Amino acid sequence: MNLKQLAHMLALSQTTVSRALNGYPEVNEETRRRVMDAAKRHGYRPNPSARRLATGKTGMIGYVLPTGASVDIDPHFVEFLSGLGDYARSHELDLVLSPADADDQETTYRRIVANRQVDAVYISSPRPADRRVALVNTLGIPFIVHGRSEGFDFDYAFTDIDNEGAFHEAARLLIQLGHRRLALINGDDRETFAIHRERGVRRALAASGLSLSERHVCSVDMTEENGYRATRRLLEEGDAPTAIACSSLIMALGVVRAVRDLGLSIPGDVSLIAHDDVFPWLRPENFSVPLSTTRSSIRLAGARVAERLAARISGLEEGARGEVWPVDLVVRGSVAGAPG
Amino acid sequence: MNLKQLAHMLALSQTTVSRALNGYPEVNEETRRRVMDAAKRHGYRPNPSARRLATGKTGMIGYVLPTGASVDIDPHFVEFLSGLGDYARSHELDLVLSPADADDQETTYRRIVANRQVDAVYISSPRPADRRVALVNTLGIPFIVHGRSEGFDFDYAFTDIDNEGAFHEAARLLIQLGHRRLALINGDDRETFAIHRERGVRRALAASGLSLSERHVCSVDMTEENGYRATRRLLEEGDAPTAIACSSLIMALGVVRAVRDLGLSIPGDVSLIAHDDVFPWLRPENFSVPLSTTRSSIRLAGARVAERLAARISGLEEGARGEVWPVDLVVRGSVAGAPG
DNA sequence: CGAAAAAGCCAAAGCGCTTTGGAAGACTCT
DNA sequence: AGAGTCTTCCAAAGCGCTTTGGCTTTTTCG
Repeated sequence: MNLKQLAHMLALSQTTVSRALNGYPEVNEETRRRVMDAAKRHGYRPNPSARRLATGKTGMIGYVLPTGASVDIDPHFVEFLSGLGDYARSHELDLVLSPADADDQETTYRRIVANRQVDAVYISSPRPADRRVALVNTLGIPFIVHGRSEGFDFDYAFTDIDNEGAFHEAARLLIQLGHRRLALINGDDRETFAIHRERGVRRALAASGLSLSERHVCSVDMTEENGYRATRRLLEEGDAPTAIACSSLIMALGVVRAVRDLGLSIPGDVSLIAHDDVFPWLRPENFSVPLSTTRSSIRLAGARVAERLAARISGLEEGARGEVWPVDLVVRGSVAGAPG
Repeated sequence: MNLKQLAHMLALSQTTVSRALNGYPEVNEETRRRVMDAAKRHGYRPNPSARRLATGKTGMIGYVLPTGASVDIDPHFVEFLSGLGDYARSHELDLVLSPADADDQETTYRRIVANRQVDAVYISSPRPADRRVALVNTLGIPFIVHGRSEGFDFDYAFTDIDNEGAFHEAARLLIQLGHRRLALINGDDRETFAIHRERGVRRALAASGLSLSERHVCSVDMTEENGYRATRRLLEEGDAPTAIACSSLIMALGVVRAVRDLGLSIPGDVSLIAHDDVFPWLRPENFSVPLSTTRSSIRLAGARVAERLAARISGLEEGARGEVWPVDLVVRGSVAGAPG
């Protein structure tokens, strides 16, 4: 059942039927009702391929997926996707993942924009002065950044959490508990979120006349193993920290294992706070010692990004508004006063 | 730059240019070269929207993503996606995720097929007599099942691993080590993979005249917490098992924590073997006691599924061939002879 | 009441590609 | 040389929708 048939069946022109269906004003209300009815009754659905050829609109949002034999997709991605998908579903939006060589994403961005394959895109895990953001901005396709980039001569729309504030609060708590030597086990510090977290910790320390030793901050891919290694190194050196802030729950698994392997205890010898993106399959309250966390649901962020993308596509949202979500500090058993 | 302009520029018809570009035989080789040259030089790329309207081909593969507030996307998904994306990239295939109400995926499948939104789809985590498989089969779109369904009156194409064989081998090893009471902490046993794994364990036990007590098998969502709970329950009851087979590394985290909480040790009191899908961020050799595993890279499976989908789209693969990959049994420190 | 404005509808021209059904010229064969 | 066969190209008809421009008919209003 296509438009032509439907129009013929109603003894109307395609024009009128099309307009009736798409809510244009120049059609009699009664006619519109007749058309709507018939469309529903016959299960008419406009062919999206035809529509997109005519309008350029696709009803899809895009994401360029960096791939490669040595490129790992972050497990956070799936949780973000849950939220995004949950919202997108209610708006009949599909998500198209365009795999790209991790070292050359530009080609793919250009392709999906030139081909009008999607109505909008989002960008995640941005770095300062991220080239993707600059590119997409000049290409002129609607977009939202999940996270923040910095150092452009233009503004853009983003949804981010207050990473700096979160880690500032976490560090402040530890300092209040008497800790003087903090360590930070961070994610990839070429990414903005990691930079902001480090900044938060440093600011809290500075406020108390303390500082973050270079040896006490490390930046690694957020795997269990790297959490373990970093912790071993930190705790086996002289001048070991008495408290650790950690950028992910997965790394925290490694931290806990390392502490235990060294015959130390949490929070007796070391206090620990980790960032929790809220995975259903790994929860801080279920660690052997319940973990204190800075908590922010990445799933909600996914839903919000989808919502904003949808708003931008339909013209309801404009401008370069950035939004920053506060982060909860949830105190559990893994923090205590500094030893000694 | 569109076809019309290019044709005009070459003083040829659109027909000829189109055919030259698409490798049809009825065009002079020299003409073809001229066309190819000009196309390359002017960076001509056929408009995909137009092409798909004309041909119905989209260059995309589809996946219906079950969503909902209480629906969690499995973290395995992201690793599968890595492999899929890695292959798809090399073939300029995009992946479109169509979010669907988890309780009504049929509508979405029908939509994407009726609208010709994708050239092929894949289905994951199938159950016996999975309705999605039956549906997609009748809808007539090319598809591959990742995993296996059962109980149809038709054959279909799938790529699966030998779950039964893997858990059979694992159980056999434990039995050889003198264990008599095995437990299985399984995933959702409405899914085929879980059924097969249980079958494997039972078969191994039966071969030695043993059996799997109903109290020693449980089926849960594969979270850390559920692994912990199941293990507590198993070990605190009388007649506790001396060996556990576990369907995921994430649950194994909980198993290890529970064993420790109970003051027991691995492998002294309990032997443990888990299935490892090979995540980059959580590796069995890094468990406090290195974990024995049945190992199969879900990432490779993703790449293989993409490869087969591509082959089906281009007509290189036909028929209902199913393939079953063997699974490695990797023995590490978490297994030992039965206590006593 | 008659002119101007508004409402309601339609035919046809795109959107940019593929594919059908020829047609013209080159080539073979008797 | 004429009939038949290839080879090589083209005009035009889709694919199914939106949108432009225009044409009637109805309504408004001095």
